[in-house]
Amino acid sequence: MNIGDVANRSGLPAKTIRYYEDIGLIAPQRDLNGYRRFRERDLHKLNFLGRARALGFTIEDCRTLMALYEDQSRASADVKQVARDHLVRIETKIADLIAMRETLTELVDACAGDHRPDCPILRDLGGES
Amino acid sequence: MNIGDVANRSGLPAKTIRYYEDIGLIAPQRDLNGYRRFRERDLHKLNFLGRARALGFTIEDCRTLMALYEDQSRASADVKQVARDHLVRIETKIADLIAMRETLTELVDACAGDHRPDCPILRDLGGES
DNA sequence: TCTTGACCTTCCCGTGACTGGAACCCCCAT
DNA sequence: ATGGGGGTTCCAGTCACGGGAAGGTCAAGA
Repeated sequence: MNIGDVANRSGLPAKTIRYYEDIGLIAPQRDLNGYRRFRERDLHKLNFLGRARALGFTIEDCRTLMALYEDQSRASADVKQVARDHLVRIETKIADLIAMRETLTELVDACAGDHRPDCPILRDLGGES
Repeated sequence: MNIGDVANRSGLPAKTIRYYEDIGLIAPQRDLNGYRRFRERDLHKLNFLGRARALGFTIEDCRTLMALYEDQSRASADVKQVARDHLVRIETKIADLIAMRETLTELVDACAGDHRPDCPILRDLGGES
């Protein structure tokens, strides 16, 4: 398979796949013409990476998870720890965003949104609330 | 006021304040020795920026909002539109993160997290679910 | 056989919103 | 004179790619 084929089959852009090779996440072979040659195992790894990234894991998390994936003697506790740490980060982000949403919703609701200049949103940002 | 003073009073790092000057969000005067000299008006702007950033507005949004803030003949509708657009972005992010959280929570809950190698998290990422 | 067009390669720059650090200047107190 | 705590500029790095240039390769059609 060439890079276009794995791009299609994995859903990842070719650019991303080259980048993953650059940073050592995958190591496809090369044809005589210099083209990358991907095998099923490479595709499998790319799918793994795509799913992990879709769950929001960082690239470094992915590196760790892939190493654990390939390590037959891993302890599931190690995997769980990585996932749980990530979950904490996500929950923090959600909380932050929900706080923003609340404030913003209040401000938007309080704003007339007409042709007049008076605006609670700007009043709040300006510290005149 | 020197940069350290406004940094203290606004809560923004000096680096950030210099950056805001770089990109044209503020324009403090200069003393003869080259030091930035901030006035109350600059501090006010920095507080505005700090609050807007804390609500997740992008720098470009901040630029727009500051312009509207300074424009006495603005229409509150313009401000409201910026805020509403931002609210939509936030809600999209929240939805994405909640979806991630759900999947991750399921996986974490399903993982024994002991010394054994068997792990539903890795099974899922590997596409063997 | 030649050409076209799709594919592949590397390389470099840009993104957003800063942060870290180097190298240097300025001012006040001792 | 010196030391320390300000300030200044400029450059590089962050994260995870994406855009685009310049050029090599391959299969199909005229």
